[in-house]
Amino acid sequence: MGSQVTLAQVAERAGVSLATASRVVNGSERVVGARFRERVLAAAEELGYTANTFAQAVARGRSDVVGLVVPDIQDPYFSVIAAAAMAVVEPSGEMMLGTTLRRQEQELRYVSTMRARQARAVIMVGSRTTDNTHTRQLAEAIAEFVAGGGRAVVIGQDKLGADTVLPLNRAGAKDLALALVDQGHRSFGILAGPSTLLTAKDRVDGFIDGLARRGRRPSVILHSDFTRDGGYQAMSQLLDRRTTPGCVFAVNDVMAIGAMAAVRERGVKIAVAGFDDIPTLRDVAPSLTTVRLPLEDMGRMAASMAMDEPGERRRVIRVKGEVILRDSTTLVRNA
Amino acid sequence: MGSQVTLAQVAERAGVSLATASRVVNGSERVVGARFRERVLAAAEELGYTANTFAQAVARGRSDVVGLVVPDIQDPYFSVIAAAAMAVVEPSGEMMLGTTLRRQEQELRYVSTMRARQARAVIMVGSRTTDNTHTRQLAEAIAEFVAGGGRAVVIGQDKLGADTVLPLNRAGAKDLALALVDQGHRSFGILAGPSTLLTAKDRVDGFIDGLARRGRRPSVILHSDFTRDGGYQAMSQLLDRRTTPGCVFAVNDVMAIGAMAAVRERGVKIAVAGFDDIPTLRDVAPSLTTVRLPLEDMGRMAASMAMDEPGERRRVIRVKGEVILRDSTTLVRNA
DNA sequence: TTGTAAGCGTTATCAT
DNA sequence: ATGATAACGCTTACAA
Repeated sequence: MGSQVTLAQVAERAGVSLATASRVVNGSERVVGARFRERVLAAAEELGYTANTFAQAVARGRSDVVGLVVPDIQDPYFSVIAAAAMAVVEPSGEMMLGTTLRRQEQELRYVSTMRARQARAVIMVGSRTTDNTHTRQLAEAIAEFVAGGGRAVVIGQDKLGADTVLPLNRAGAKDLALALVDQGHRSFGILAGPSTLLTAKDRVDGFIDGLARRGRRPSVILHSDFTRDGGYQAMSQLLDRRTTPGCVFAVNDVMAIGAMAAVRERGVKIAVAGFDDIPTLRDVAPSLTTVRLPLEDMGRMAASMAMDEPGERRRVIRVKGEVILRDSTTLVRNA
Repeated sequence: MGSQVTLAQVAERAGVSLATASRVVNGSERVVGARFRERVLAAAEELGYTANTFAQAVARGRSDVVGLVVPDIQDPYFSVIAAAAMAVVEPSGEMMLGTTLRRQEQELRYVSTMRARQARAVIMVGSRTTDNTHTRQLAEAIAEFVAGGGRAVVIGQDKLGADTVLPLNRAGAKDLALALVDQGHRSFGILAGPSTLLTAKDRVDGFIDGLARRGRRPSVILHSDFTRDGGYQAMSQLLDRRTTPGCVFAVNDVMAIGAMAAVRERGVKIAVAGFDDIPTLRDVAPSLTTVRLPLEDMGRMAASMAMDEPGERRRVIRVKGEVILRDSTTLVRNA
C-alpha cells in the first residue's frame, strides 16, 4: 500500500539530512545553501513529495486548518458565505467543514474538535438562540479555543466574546417596514421563523418597531421553521384565516420564496417581502423585495479576521442591510 | 496559551499508563479492565480531553478525513450534493472542503494533498473536461491515492477509474427534447455552456439527438459560462438575433434562470427549459421545466461508497434524470 | 550552513 | 489485562 512519499525519503535521495530537507521544503527561506536547496527541490519533485500537513501540525503545535461551522451548507445564505470565506482561506490554509443541521450541541462539538486539532481558526456562522445555557457553554468553549492560540470569528449576534461580523438585523427590518408603509401598504403579517432564533427575533422586533413608528402594528405573527418549507406552511396557515394582511414580511428570503409559492398556489394577491437578498433568488418573478445583506463581504471579512494575526482587541464589524424594493411588494392600484 | 489537554495528562491523572489510556479512549473496547476503564473515562471527562485526530492520523497512518472537492460551493447543484454527503460522512468522519473555482489544476492539488494527509477518502464532484491531459493526470493521481489505501469516488463522467456516480446526462437531455417536441414546440435553441465541459457537451448532444428523432434540429447553439450569468448573456445574445427559436434549452438550471431573466427583461415570450431540478429553484415563476437529477441521493451514494470498505470491484452507479414539465415551456395557444 | 537528536500527541508492538 | 517503548512524519533547538 502506501507509497506515501516521506520527507526522509526526499532527504535521502538528495543526500542531505532530514533537517535540511525540512528547511527547504518550507522553513525560513534562505538558511539553506543554494546547492543543497536545489537538490532537495529536485528530489521532492522527482518523488512527488507532498508534505503531510497533519504531521506538521503535530510537530508545530498548530495547523493551518480553519474550521467553518454552518447550520446547513445547502441553505444559500450559508453557501454564499462559505464560498466567500473559502476564497480567502484557500491560498494559505485548508478548510474543514462542519454542519450542525441546526442542532446546537454540534456547535460545541466542533469547537472542541477544532481545539484538539490546534486549528488555526474557527468561523461560526449562524444565529444565536435564546438558550442562554448553550450560549454560555459555547462562549466558554470558544474562550478555551482562543486561549489555546486559535482565532475565533463569528457571523451573527455578538454573544460569544469573539471577533464578530454582526448583521444589523433589527435596523434592516425596521427600514424595510418604513419603506413598505411609505409604499402604501396598510396591513401587515409576519412570518416570524422560530421564536428561539435571535436572528429571526431581531428581524421581527425591528419590523414591528418600524411599523410602530408609522402608527401601525402587525395583524398576525406566525412562527415556523427558518426554511422554505417553514415559509410555505406559515403562509398557508395565514391564508386559512378569515382576513389576511395585504403585505407579509418573511424573516428571510427562503421563507419568503416558500410563502410566495403558497400565495401563488391559492391564486391570491399578497405582497411578500424577505430578508437577505440571496443571489440565487434575485431572478425569481415577481422579484422579491428584501433587505440586502452583503453576504460575500461578510464571509470575506470573517475569513480575513480568521487568517489575521490576533489583533490587540476584539473586533465587531457591524454590517447594515439595504432595503431593496422590488416587484413582490409593488402595489397595484386596481384591485 | 495551549492548555491543550493531552492523553498523557489523562493517563497520569487516572494513574495508568499512556497505553492503557489510549486503549480506553478509543481502542478495541473490552481489552481494558472495568476499574481502569472508568478511571480513565473520569479523568478524560474532568480534564475535558478531546483526542487530537491529527496525531492519531500520524500514528495510525490513516485518518477519518474525507476530502470533498467541488467547483464552487455556492452553486446550489454542488451545495445540495455537499449537504447530502456531509450527512453521511459526519457521524464517523470529518469533512475537508476544497473548491476549485472551476480551475482544473486545483483538482490535482487537492488529490495530492488528501493523499499526503492519508485521507480516508476523496469525493470529486464536477464535470470532466475535454482536456485529456488533465484527465489522465488526475486519473493517475487518484490511482496513487487509492494505492495509498484511500477510497476515491467521483460524481460525474466515468473517466477517472474510480467508483463513480454517473448522471445520465445524454439520456436525460434526449428525453427532454422528445417531451418538448411532443408538447408542440417546433423551433429550438441551445444555451450550451462551455464547449470543454463534458456534462454540458453530453446534454447538448443528447438534446440534439432527441430532436433528430423527431426530425428536427436546433436553429442556434450558443456557448457561455455554466453559470447564471452565462445563461443570461447567452440568452441576451440569442435575443439580439433576427429570428429567435420558440424554445430554448439551457444545459443547467442556473443558466436557465439567467436566461429567463433575460427573456423577462425584454418582455418577449420564449419557452425555457433547464436541467438538474435544483431544489432552491423549484419555486420560481414561471416554474421551470427541467430534468430532475436526484442530487441528494447522488451525494449520499457517493459518500456511502467513500465510507464503505473498498469493494472488490469498481462500482459505477448510473442515475437517470426524469423530465419534469412545468410552466416555463407550456405552450400558450394564443400568441 | 548543516546535522544530530529531542520532541509533538498518538498508536501499536512486545513483553510482563 | 497492563505497561514500556518504539514508531508515525515532521519541526526545531542545539551543536558542530
